[in-house]
Amino acid sequence: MKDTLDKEQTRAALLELFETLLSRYGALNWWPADTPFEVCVGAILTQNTNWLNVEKAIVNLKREGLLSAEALREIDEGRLAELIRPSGFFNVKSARLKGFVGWLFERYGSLDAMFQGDWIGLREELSAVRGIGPETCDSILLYAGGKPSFVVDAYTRRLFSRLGLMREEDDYHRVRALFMDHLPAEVPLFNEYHALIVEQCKRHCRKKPLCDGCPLTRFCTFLAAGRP
DNA sequence: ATCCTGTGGG
DNA sequence: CCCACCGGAT
Repeated sequence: MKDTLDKEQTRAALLELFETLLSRYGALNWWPADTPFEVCVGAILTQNTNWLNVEKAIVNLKREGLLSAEALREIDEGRLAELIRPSGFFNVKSARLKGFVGWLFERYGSLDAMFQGDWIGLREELSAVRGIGPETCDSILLYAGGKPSFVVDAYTRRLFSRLGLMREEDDYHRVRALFMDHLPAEVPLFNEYHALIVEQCKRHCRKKPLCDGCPLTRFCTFLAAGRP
């Protein structure tokens, strides 16, 4: 039995996994935010951080009327850090938010302007901004800008390595390419797929797996490999 | 490989 | 108490 899939088999596998997750969890309609700018802020605040903690920080920012690029540009970095304290890493994240809005104004003037035109080029630019790594960048492109850029995170690696479709140590570009090269570049598909991966990993595919009731057991090599 | 950091769950 | 959390920079 061959242990590698060809392109068509990989495409079919990825789509079958998507359909299975979708039928289990339903459409999740990400990102949970009121505006594209709020998505950008959330994407930075959620770096290596539980989303519940991010929500607290977002509530603080909303209460202070700070969920706009203009307001964030004006606020003192130290005060911003205090407001986003619940999201953890507040000093670095405050600097990153200030850096992002500063760059945004200099380079484009507004989010709308930023999302006009070629998003491939924008991806390069965004990635070069301090504190915007590959995942944050793709989250902004997909969930704030509606661009078909697949988002990869630690959950994606954990799930798909356990499914035998990649190695956990594969770098970001390689993992992203698995999806970008085998799936149609459709925003609703990319949007739901990443959200469903997150949901699946919160519910079942944890570090310490909760395989009870997992919708993917029939695809999973993790149990079969006998390595919990 | 280590630092950045609060919060909730087991 | 300990760990994990929708990472990124050095």
